[in-house]
Amino acid sequence: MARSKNTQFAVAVHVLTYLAGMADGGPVSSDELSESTNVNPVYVRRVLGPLREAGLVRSRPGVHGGWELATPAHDVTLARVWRLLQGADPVLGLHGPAPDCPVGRGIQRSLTALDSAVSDAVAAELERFTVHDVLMRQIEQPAKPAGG
Amino acid sequence: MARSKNTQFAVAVHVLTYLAGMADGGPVSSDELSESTNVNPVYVRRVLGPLREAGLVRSRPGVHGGWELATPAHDVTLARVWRLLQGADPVLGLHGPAPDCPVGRGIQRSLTALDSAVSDAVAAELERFTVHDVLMRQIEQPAKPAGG
DNA sequence: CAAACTGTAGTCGTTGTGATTACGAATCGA
DNA sequence: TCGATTCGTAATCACAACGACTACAGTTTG
Repeated sequence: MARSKNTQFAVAVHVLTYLAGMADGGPVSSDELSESTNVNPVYVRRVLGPLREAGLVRSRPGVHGGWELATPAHDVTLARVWRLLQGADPVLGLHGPAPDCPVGRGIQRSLTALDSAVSDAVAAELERFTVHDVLMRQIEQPAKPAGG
Repeated sequence: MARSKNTQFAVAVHVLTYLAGMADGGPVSSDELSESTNVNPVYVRRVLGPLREAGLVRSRPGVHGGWELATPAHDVTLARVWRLLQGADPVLGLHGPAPDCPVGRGIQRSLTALDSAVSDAVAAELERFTVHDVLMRQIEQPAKPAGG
């Protein structure tokens, strides 16, 4: 697939869910978060940066510092997190640069349009769930064979 | 950074569309295909391998050899191509391995289920189009802002 | 046999990803 | 004020994926 090894979205959702579970336990350090997610604390801070810019989380340095939610978990859709971290990248992988022959360019235009359509489909699916849903395990395996 | 890694799907769709456009012009060499797609001929052959196994294309070595469609273009959905080349890989990136804390494991289970749901959504979207649609430029930019 | 293809293994350079180290700035407690 | 804790961020490193490229064996046509 196009979207290969980037785990930022997964880490972000994991952390947000963890913070939602902690509720009012005060700020959580990136060190503690790194233990739950099994990734490096520096990486946690890097991933959380854009989420803080967007107002989803707060961070505070110092002795009793750390991270906490700045928005209720049921107000944070996964689509929002997705767009913040990976919305710019194409879901399908496009090839190219632009080929020489005009036929090839026409095909590439179609592929670009297709990528937009698929990206929207992904976003629409992620719009259905919030961090609160993840915390409550409300995401079920789809039983349908990808048709509908 | 702009484009994601794996371009096999894009190259495959490009080649299939090209072959569909050639209709009955006889086999097309991977060299000619590589010029339209702007990728290496060896890479073209490697990508086309699975499609041949699935009966979508035929290949013939020798002087007037090359590649041609083995299935009508309007019978080949893009979802089928997708599944052949990249259906196994996750759309979202999962992180891991399994964390130590049980809370983290529960979150990861949710994320795995979420990935299935999103993968199905991608497949469903790609099911709507065929190689023939790409050839006819029937794929339009979606106007909706990704909301249902 | 020679030419034109495919099939496939193998190597190589580039790039993305995340771990890790390092250090400065901010905050709290004594 | 001093020291401990934590964030913010840059720099570097190892690893893996991707795709270009080379090379060569096998197959078909003339």
